[in-house]
Amino acid sequence: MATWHVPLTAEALLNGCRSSEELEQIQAHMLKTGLVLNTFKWNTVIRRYANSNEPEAALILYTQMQTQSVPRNTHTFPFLLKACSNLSAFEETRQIHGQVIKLGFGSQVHATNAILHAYTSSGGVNYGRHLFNLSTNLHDTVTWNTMINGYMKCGEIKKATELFKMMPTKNAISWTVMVSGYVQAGFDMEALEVFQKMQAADMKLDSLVLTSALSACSHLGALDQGRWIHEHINRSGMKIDSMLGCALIDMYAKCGNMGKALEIFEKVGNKSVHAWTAMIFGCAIHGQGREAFSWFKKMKAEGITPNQVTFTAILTACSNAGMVEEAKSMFKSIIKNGHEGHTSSPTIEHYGCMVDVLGRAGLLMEAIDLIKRMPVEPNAIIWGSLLKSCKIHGNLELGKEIGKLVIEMNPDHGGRYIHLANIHAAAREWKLAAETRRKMKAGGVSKLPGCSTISVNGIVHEFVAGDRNHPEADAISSIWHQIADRLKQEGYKPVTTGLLLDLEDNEKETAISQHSEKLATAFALIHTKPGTGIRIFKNLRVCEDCHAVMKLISKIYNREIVMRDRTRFHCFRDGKCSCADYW
DNA sequence: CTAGGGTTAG
Repeated sequence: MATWHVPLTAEALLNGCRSSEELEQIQAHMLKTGLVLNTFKWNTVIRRYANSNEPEAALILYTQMQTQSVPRNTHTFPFLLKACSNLSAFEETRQIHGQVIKLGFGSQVHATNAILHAYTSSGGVNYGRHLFNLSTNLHDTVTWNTMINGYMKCGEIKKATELFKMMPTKNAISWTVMVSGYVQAGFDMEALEVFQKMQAADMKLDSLVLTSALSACSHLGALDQGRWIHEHINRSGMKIDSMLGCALIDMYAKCGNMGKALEIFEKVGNKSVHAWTAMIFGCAIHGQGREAFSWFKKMKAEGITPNQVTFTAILTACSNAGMVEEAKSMFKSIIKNGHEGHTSSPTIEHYGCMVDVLGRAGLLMEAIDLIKRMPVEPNAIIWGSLLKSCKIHGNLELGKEIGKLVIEMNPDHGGRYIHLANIHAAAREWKLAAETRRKMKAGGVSKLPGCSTISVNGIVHEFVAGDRNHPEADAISSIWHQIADRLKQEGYKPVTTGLLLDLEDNEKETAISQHSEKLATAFALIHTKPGTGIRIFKNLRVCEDCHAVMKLISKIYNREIVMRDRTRFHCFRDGKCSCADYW
């Protein structure tokens, strides 16, 4: 320790090392030959590793630094804590926190913020909050942002919102944390509200916050908002990089404008696998199976490696287009290539997609067989998909069994009870159907009400199933009677299989003629010019009866109706649907 | 030197 020899060889050795084994060898070598680095050099090498794909090495280096009694300074810890954050290393964070205090750096705001970040990203958000409460005199904007983001990332949305309101000075990052946090938690409306307030607060919008806001628009089908963002991007001369491009492609695809999605896709340079996947998924939800495969081929030809999500997208495309054979061979190729390190072996999502493909094609036994052969436990989503297939293909016995199982697995999910009740009803087992509904109520579980939105002259109108409180409820009701008459002239009979006979009074109100998409369509027929297209967004899947009605309306009233339901687009034209009844 | 972004089966 007497001489501060700075041996370039030692530093060069450390910088060039590729694995933690090599690192330990180098450390041993340094000890043996007495090579010493000064604090500055140590910090540099630790930083290099903290940001590399092997952050463990930073922690190993720190241990060596301690054993060699190299003095540590304020710059040592942020790098180390960065490594802890990247590794989600909670125990190490606690130890380093202790040392920071012992060495007297605990009152520095940078150190505090780095520890806070490490805690919140390693599952120790409550330790983080404790530190946050203890250090109120140090708080700067970064401290607040880190704490709020930490809450958001672990799903504590309420606490994040609370702190955001209390926060004295907000910068653009504070707002971005809220927008992206809400989007990741599935609160897309809230995300757009915060995004609006951010603009009202005169904050500059950069590509990071716009990416998140676009994602919210995708989920909500908010085309107008999404378009506004796109215009804002063009107006401000912002460069559309691969990330922002991906968000735009996804927004246009999920809002029904594949042409525009393609236009952006072609303009974006340096396309990431995400951008390609967004495009493939866009084809999938539009039922364009062939196109999905064609993009997949082009992507591979450009040397882009598909990831797990890409395969999910392509299998979804198969599912929506009824391409059973293609799905099977794609699934085989996932298994085969998994062993070559090309991609990983099938995930539970891939199995889920395959079960959906087989089930919807009516191959229920084959689907069950696949579930039995799965290397991981099937989840409620997989059984739920099969349950719906049983309902579609009239296998009521199997449906009843699976229905019971799914409710056990997922007792808080209202939709599961409804499915089982409907299957009982289809089997004319009225008592069992009613009992299922009673169980649901007794458990305090409620069904998500069906809700459709439609944009007329730039104003979004919302319709809830059975809702009579709409200002134009009477007009809608009377036009619906006219529509129903014309439908019947065309031979329409309401599809009531699965409708319960012993409905309670208030539930009768929500019977099929009151489904939200029918209300929205009636409203559109009143308020739009003949021949104009109708675009409807529904939060649940369209029911069989509404699907049949939409087809007829498109023919009788000569309207193109584009409807996005929970999982895909239906384009009704001239009595037919783009989904070819494959739902 | 510490804080923020995109694609995911029903």
